[in-house]
Amino acid sequence: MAASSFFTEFPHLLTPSAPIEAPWLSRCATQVAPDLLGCLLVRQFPDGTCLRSVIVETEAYTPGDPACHAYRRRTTRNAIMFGPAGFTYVYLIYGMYHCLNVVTDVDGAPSAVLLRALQLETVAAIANPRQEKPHRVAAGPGKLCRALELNLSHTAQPLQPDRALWLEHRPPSLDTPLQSEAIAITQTTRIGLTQGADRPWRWYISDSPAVSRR
DNA sequence: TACGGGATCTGT
DNA sequence: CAGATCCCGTAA
Repeated sequence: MAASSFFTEFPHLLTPSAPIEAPWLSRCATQVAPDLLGCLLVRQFPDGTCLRSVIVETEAYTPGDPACHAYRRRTTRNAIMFGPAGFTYVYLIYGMYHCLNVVTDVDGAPSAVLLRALQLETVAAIANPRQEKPHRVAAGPGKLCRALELNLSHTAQPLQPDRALWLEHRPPSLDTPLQSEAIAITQTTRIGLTQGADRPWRWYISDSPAVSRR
């Protein structure tokens, strides 16, 4: 299967790939965010079933970034961002949606990557009451957490295999130089911000139908 | 203790 | 384009 069709078509039959470890995430969020495109997010539900998905849209939030929740100071909510990489940062937005971040960079550098959209391997395993098109079910940070049933109990959790959430590297079939060239990435400014809106720190897989917005 | 803003989504 | 809905940071 060509790399391009992998992202434009429904990614059935995703197979396990090598887990992403903390050191790989211990880089600047603006480096990690585009690197996470094409990687897999695995959700293990309380009953033990796993749902795999392809990360297709991300945003970076860094130290010194006025849009970053850790911009002002360390608080109870953002404390996890100040620690080492490899943990989740989940927060409640507008009283009804949650957003999932991956903590990045070294200990003491508060930063994270917001996961904005996923292409799920299958929607048969999750509730889809609105009968949405499968590739739109996780198209947006709030919808993503709704689909994966993530809430505040999932913040500050380590991203490790056999936990509630973990990351895996791009499938080997996509990791060769030739095929990676087929993964066109678009870089734009971030969505919905009142501060720091000028920084071009949003990335998405250009031809993915699961991207939240163009 | 009180107040109000917010990295969203949906239907009109 | 307005409304839903609530945690938490900030000020008092």
